[in-house]
Amino acid sequence: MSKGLTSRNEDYSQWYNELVTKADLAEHSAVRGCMVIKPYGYSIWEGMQAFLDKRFKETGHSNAYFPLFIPKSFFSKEASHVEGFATECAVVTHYRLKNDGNGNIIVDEDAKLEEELIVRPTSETIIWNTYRGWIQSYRDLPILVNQWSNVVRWEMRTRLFLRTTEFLWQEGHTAHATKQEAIEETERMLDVYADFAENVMAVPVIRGKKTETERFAGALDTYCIEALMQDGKALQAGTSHFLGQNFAKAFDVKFTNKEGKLDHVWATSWGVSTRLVGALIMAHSDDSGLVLPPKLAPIQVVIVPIHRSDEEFEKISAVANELISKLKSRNISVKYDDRDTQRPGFKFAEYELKGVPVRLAMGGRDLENGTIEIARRDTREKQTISRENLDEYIEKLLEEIQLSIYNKALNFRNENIREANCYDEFKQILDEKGGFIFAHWDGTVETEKKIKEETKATIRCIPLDNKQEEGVCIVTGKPSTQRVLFARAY
RNA sequence: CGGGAUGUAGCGUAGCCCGGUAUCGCGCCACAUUUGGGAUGUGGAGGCCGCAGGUUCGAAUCCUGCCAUCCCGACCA
Repeated sequence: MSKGLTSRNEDYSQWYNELVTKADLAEHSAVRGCMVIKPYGYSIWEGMQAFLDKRFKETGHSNAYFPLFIPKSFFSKEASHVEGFATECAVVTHYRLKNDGNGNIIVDEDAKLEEELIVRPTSETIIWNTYRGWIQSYRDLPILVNQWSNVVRWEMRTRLFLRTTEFLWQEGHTAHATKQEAIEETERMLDVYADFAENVMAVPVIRGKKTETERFAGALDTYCIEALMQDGKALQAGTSHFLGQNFAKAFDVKFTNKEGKLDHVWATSWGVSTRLVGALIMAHSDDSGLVLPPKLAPIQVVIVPIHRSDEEFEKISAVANELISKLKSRNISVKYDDRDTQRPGFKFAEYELKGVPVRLAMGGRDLENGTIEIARRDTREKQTISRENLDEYIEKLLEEIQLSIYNKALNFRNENIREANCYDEFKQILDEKGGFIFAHWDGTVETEKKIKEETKATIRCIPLDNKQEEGVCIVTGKPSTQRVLFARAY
């Protein structure tokens, strides 16, 4: 364990990279752009999966699994979809290797595939090709399926968790008899994501719709949740797409409706990825390391014994073990760090780096006084308290920490939403403060593009509950009926 | 994919210009003393100098190619 972390003020990017590796979440692999997710990082993802999977099932969905490979021809069937993904696809062209006689293993050119296979960047095409066989009547609908999988997108520039060539995610793909039902599903799942982000990850988000430019390739509407990171940049944390009948038409998926007429099926898709781990890190952590919300912390409580003799250690352990069983019966995950290979100070620093929400330390003094030292990671407050009803106290404290982390992020987010009434003010806010900016926009692709080129800011979304107000576009001066949300983003 | 930088022990580095198989710190191992915020001492182990070629009697060092990482751009739901 190395000392010291670059501070956020010094270099936010470097702070993030160091934190991910030093807290043992992930590391770069031998393959360009691909990461190894280490056990501690993976357990955070598992925690996210558990919460989301439960919510998906509560909202009527079932898990299934579709192939990693997609025949190339499937991609050409939905025009805007292929356009959106064509430039970042990994392609399998051969299925065999051979020895070239000089001891080198080479691709066997005789084993060329008739049709190339695309490593899925997303699964709409293979899934809708499959759904054709599943749907004949309105009685077969809706289909509410989710898949947990890996996907590959050949990105030019990658960053651990935030953008990797291969990443883990879930993708929901649903089929419906009516437009209305599909739109309701799209919005329902956006709410699931928003609720998860705020109540589990403790990250406040803004729900909205993407503009035409930022929309998913093949969607009629893309809904999203947008979060704000500590450096003032926005991060798209989840998307839910209303796909209309685009994929049903492309893959000829029709059904007979109640009136006996043939119609194309309505679709949605929605997903979140391991990028959420990156969001979690960037939203809460500080210069001492990770700050994890209790609901996602792999270890919620750590107990560090401090002893001068074996006898003292035995006594401390007896008290600790009793506490551990009480905490476990309250479903609190607890680790007793009885390693005698590291000193207490080392352990304190290590658990701070790893973001364990509550740390307990018990030594000879506490043993005599019936006390224990309790330290919370988020505020770094430390106090010595009585051990009476400690399990109950800790349970409440964990809830308080969860809430407190959320409120801190919420305050930060709210303090960093500003309104700009002219282009100069807009640019000034971007350069001096960052954050979200509400500004009037004339609704054209040209203006959106111009702003992006000149300032690197994009329209993150048009918030769902957006206030309607008369105004003029900050760039063209044309009339506008509402402000939209801009930011520089990851 | 374009511009820039970097790659030497697990990590961080010196050496490179001016060729002679490698410096220091942290970490690691052993023992002792320690243990309420990243311990101290003594001894020890650890290196295909990113990879592959080339030049040379000899390459970490010079040349070519490749790979990876970081920064800036382009790209990106």
